[in-house]
Amino acid sequence: MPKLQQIHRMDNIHRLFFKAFSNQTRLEIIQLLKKKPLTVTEICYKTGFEQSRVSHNLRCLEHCGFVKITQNGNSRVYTLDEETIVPIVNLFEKHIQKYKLRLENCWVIKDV
Amino acid sequence: MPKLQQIHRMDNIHRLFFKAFSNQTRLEIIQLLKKKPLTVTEICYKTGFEQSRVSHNLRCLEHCGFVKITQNGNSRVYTLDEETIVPIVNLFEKHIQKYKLRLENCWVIKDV
DNA sequence: TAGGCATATGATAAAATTATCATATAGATT
DNA sequence: AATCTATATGATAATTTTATCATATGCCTA
Repeated sequence: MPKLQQIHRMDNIHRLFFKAFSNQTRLEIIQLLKKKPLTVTEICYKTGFEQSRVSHNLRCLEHCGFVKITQNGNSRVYTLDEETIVPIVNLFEKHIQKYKLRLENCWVIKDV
Repeated sequence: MPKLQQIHRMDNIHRLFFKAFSNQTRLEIIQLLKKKPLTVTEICYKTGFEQSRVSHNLRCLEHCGFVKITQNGNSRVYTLDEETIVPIVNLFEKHIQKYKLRLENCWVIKDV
């Protein structure tokens, strides 16, 4: 018998995809890749983040389908899947403009 | 070298809004409120979550502008801001359908 | 095939998030 | 006012997430 799973239109999987966006490292990487594809080394240089930190987080982004990898010599070029990411981010824009100030009182914030 | 801070169209504020979605308690509450407005007690009953857990998380959702409160007697009715939330979630749908399986190999997942 | 880059991976320490417990506040009812 | 019900809040424990360190793997060129 297969594991019964309730069908929610919006289930836990959603949470995991949102989580991919909710972390500073990954979000900065996404920002950079919005401009153009980059190798791991380039991302490290531009962000100042350590290499393994970048690699670990890229792996997550790849599993989530947010980035695609192509090999180029001995380096790997990461490309953003713009088709899905950009619209999601843009949708947030509108909401954010409106509520950004109230966010200051939200307990999930520690650093703004 | 001075730490130059670039102006990004997509900054840390985004991360915080995404974070509001990336937690199970809040996501379940959002799911419920998609159907109809509810009081804290009703949310507790339907989810099985403890009252203070629900209240704390509702506060976060309120600061983020995801829900609105109206007083009714001595209880408070929480209503989802459908105009912003529903489109965001729907946008995720499409992406999720496509990549859900790959997510199983992602290290941010502990529970699926 | 040896050595040098580039990237990936695993284990664990460090940090951040979340739930819980105890208690406080607010409105309603007697 | 006393008390009941509903909700909120603060402090802290528990859990989860994240970064770091050490090391491994893979591709290239001499």
